[in-house]
Amino acid sequence: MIKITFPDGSVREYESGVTGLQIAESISPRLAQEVLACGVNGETVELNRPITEDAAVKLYKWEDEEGKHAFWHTSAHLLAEALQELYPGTQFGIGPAIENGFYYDVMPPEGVVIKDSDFPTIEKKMNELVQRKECLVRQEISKNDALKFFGEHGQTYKNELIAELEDGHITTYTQGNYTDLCRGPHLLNTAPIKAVKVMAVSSAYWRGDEKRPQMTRVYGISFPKKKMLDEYLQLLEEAKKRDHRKIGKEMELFMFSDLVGKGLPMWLPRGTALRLRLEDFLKNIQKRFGYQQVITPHIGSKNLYVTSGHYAKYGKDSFQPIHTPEEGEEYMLKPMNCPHHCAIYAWKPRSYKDLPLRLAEFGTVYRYEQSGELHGLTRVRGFTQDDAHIFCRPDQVKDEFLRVMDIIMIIFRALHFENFEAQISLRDKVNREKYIGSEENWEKAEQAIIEACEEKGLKARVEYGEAAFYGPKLDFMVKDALGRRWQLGTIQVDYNLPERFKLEYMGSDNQKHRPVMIHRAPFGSMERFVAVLIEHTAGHFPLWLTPDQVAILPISDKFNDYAEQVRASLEEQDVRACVDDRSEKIGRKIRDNELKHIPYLLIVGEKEAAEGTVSVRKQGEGDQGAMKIADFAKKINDEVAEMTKNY
RNA sequence: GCCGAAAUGGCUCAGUUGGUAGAGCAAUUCAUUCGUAAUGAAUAGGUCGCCGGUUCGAGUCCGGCUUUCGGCUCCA
Repeated sequence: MIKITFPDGSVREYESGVTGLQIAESISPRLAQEVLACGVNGETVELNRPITEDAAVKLYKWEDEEGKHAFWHTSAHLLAEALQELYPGTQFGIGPAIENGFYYDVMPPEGVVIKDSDFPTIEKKMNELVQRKECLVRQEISKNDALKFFGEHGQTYKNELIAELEDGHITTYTQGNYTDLCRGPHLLNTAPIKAVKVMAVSSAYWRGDEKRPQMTRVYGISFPKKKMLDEYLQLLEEAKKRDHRKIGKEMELFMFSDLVGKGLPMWLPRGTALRLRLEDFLKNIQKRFGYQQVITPHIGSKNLYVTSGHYAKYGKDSFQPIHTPEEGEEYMLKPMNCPHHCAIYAWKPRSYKDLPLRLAEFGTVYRYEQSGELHGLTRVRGFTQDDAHIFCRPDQVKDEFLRVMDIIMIIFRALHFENFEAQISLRDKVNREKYIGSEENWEKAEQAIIEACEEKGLKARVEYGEAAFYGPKLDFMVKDALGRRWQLGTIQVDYNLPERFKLEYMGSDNQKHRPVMIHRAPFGSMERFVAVLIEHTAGHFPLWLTPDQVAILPISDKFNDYAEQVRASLEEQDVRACVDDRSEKIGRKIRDNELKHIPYLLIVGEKEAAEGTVSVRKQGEGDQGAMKIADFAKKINDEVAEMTKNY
């Protein structure tokens, strides 16, 4: 007999060789039906794997990440099986489960291109295969046998993977006629896969390497119930409605023009109003935190970037130098603000008493992003960073770091970004030649970040190899409507630029010392931040931020004058109001896309004009009755004051 | 940059196997002056992204380019 310990701490005894499925059956038939995989001492395995010694066991259902993972991973095999039947000769790469579903990278046979229009065929084939209720059979195989087997089937990509695996740890899974190299774990058979949908096809480099062949990546998602698929597709539809590109157009916040150039957003009046409000909000916070605002030019001499090291690193992938009539004179559009700020620091001798020196600037920068990377406002070629550089003594780094974290938290709280993730980006553990700066400084900087996070009790994921070339960083990521992660706030420690610019301060010991630089941008960029803000709020911005707080609707043209009076009166009291005076029925104006992003609607007609009132309707909450104009203005201002009192 | 897809009035989209472009909304005008999701009528608005080719004839078929979209790679 062996002892099985469950997550709740309870212990049961079973015969040695018991399987996860049998354990589930012993608990309840319902559980046996729903269980998908099982965790044995932290390792996820199939439900038919015999357990031969005492173990901690967790049974994973659909609700568990591990359960979903096994489900989708099995679905990936099912997809591969379908593709093999539909397109004989297909070579297979890898087919993992991902956050939402799974994909398989394949190399279809010569002349075959998998298109959107083939999705129904693939789905049909997958459903057909599910009907066979094929079991996934796990088999341990020697490296030689594996190479021979996959070689015989012309699976060169699989063989490349096998070549890197250690003999004795190679397993395959077979269902029907399809055998895949795979570590598992999987479902016992494909029968639970009740609904599948091929979502997209795209291409991906083999092993993520630009120089390797491009595979066809087929994305899919599957569910144990048909209804769950429908709900998921519904969710995607909803997410599309929140897309910042769509809402940005509807609300007239920003635009692009082919004539101006791709990736160069232009802020329309309403978008600008929103952005300025965000900038003011941050400026106020920064003032409290001891920042000083500076303004620097949009270009800088090429030498500035040669000095900073950016030219060597990014020169050929940037907007190219601007030439002047003067022979040999070259300027570059600034891709970041740091070198300019370094120049400000170096402008006069600094004492240790001056530090930390915190220079802030809403600096517009230009980066030549690869054309395929451009995406709405989240990835553009010209954007404005809410940048600041803190020059401080080495002993002040952690403290300053913590203060920046405070600012970021204030902002995220104010805008209700509760679902952010923090990521500490450190150097690659092995490959270190791409980083500049001394080992000792890197070590110090990495430690400072880790300690700061610990001190703040911030749970951060540590990613190796994600650091900037000049220093480690702490990034804050927020998800967009489709669950894609975008980096917003960032704090980066930099021992390198002060070195390159030979920045110094006079210490209390009357010796020259090198300051440390902290780059930070709580929003990241105004463009990306507004994009994510739009998707978070679906365009329903908080009252203090929204471009128009109030729309005034005269019930007929007769009351246009009164509506205008109301607008002027509200304006005087700092309420942002617009008049919508088109001579249509009021109901018509409140329909989709027209006024839905304006929090308050004021209806004015005969009664209101006579009494000097407005009839108030709050979106989503309905009618609030008539109010005197001044009372309404006060109500709005009170509401805004209440929202912003902490910042 | 790479793979794939798309591009039709201001917006959202139809447009069959090639035969000189349609709708709804928005706009303008007239009538209506209306109380919380659609008042009626009329008008105007398009070199069908751009360039080339095939054809008697191209929005439609072919090639190139531009931009956008979904991914990959990248992201100071």
